[in-house]
Amino acid sequence: MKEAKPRKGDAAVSKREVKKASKSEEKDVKKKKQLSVKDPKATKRQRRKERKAKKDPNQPKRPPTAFFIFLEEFRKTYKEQHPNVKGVAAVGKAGGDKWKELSDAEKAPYIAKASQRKIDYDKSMAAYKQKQDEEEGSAEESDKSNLEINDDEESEEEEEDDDD
DNA sequence: CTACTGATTGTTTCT
DNA sequence: AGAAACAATCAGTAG
Repeated sequence: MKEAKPRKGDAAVSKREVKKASKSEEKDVKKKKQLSVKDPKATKRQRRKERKAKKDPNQPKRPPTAFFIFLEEFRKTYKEQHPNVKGVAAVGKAGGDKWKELSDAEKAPYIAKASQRKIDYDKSMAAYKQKQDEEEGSAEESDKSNLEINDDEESEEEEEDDDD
């Protein structure tokens, strides 16, 4: 699908514009505690493409949650037991099911790691934000146009695009 | 070739 | 306060 490759001539990358049709999907959410947005089969979560269009390569991605950390390990084990499995969904389901079985004590180490990961993320975010402030401040200092702030920091790889 | 899709739950962030 | 978005993964799929 990808309507346009955000590689060289990407302007806004409006590939699939997140469909916000989920607003009225969960009408009876109150009943299901965690089943709030789990039904968007029609919309799914096809909105991640925007992040590629993100012009900030330094923006730290979200730290993996306890579940994800557990999944990382679980995936490895799962693949060993099911080397034939090729879909991510299988592991996802299996992992989710197993996760529910874990007790708080067992999840504790994962949560602890997640917390640590979040701290790191916090630092990265702080640095990232700080950098933005610097750019903003510097740009503002100039009495020229305030727009043109982004120019990148270290080296914005100019993806020349492979012309095969 | 390149980006999206599926499936899981938890954190994040906006409103 | 709650809902939508997004985090990794891997092979398949579509354009």
